[in-house]
Amino acid sequence: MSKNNPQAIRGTQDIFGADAEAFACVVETFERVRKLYRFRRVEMPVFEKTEVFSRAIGETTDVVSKEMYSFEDRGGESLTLRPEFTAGIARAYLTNGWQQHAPLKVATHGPLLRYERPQKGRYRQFHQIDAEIIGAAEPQTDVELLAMADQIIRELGITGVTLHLNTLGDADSREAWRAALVEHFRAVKDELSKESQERLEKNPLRILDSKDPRDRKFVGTAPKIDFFLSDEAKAFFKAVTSGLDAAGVEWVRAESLVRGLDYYRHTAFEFIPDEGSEAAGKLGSQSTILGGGRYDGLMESLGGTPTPAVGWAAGIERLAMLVGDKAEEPVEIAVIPISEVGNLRAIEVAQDLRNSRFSAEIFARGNMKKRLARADQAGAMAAIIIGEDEIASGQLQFKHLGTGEQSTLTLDEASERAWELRLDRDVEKFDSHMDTLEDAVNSLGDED
RNA sequence: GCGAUCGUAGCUCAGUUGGUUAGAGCGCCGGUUUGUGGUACCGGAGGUCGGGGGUUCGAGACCCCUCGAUCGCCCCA
Repeated sequence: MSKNNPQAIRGTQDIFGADAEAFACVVETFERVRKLYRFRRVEMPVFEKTEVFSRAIGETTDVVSKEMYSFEDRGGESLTLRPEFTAGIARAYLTNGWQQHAPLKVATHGPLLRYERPQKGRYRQFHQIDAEIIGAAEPQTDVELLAMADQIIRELGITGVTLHLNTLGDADSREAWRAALVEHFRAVKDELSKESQERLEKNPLRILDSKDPRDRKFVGTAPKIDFFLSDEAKAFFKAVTSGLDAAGVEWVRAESLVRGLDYYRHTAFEFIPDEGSEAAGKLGSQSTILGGGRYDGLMESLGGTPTPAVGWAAGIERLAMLVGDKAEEPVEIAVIPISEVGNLRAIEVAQDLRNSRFSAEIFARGNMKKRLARADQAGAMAAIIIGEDEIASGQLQFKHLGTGEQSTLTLDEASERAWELRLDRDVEKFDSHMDTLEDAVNSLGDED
């Protein structure tokens, strides 16, 4: 922190310890669940030609107009560090002829970069998990995609978060609605907030979720999208909502949810913490945890043939803030050489244990007291102690750190004891898990 | 990009209206019969008080600039 130590770039983070465990937990859960829904893994470049993003996302959006990390490479070409996944995946779909795999379900995760003012839950380099279904126009596609999002959030143990759902209709519906909104707000332009007066030109849909009371006054009476929806668009939305009900995904209608990027059509959604919930408190002023929608127009704006698609992305950091502390796994077996003479034997024993799939660590710093204390602190089930006597006899001291009981064993016997201890521990874990489940069920009964 | 608050040992913080060698807890290292743990006790290392400049006889405390974090706006994951 002091002196001449180099500082990290603003808005970047060095994630470590419990935070890193929570981060990994999110990624692991995502990887596990995405396989249940049979999304295929893809790896994408972290940068693209600038036009990939500017054409896909829209020149006038904040992301493109002021948040991109763009630079010229040595060949004079304008490149941009990815601010999102969707545009790059769409580009890959076109350049690699992935039409042959349509409907294509893909998933990925990794870092994104946006030049923004950092805050809690908001960074210049942040990380997302991302899922897309390309080449499928059916509303069931949206349902499956959302069901997966819902399951990931549930399996992470996150509560107090609800799916907010809206439809923007097809291109014509959206245009007609937009025109009506502009007309509605232009009539009262002078009474709107300064921001919304600007939005009127750039992004009128955004006025709908303004928090300014001056704007809110006119939002209630603003024209509703439902009035402009074509019959097809209505039927599409109805199919999505009834599909979500069938899948058991809870949702609420959010008529003013519009999403910032130009490419959205039909379904638009965000998972948002309920007001006043614990989750909302943990996120600071950030609200959206996961967001996305249908982007049927995107492929065309990149020069491809019209291709329907839906997708979402979720902030790993934001999800990690909600999963609670994840402790690092304790070590199973501590290997303790008593003095330098035990060092080599300790290495042999530790390797043998690791080859048998036990986590093992050698504790060889400080005196005997410190070594055992450290082993204990690391959560070891048992310590294997190796001194001169043991090297002479070819046996080991095996100390159970729970009971303190210690015995002289061969390596094979020690390994066998380790298996028993692991089994005991797992059974115990299972029991306590069952107890908490039972308590939860009982308290549910009390409430009703 | 705009507005506000904050920045003291690895971590969490205390430092009276500016006054002498900047403190605590935890952590770390060593020790309390040199082959044995989670407790207790003793000792030690570690800070030019985010950085730079200024006011003053004197600044961690006051002023300016800068960097960073946090909060609100904008926007978003």
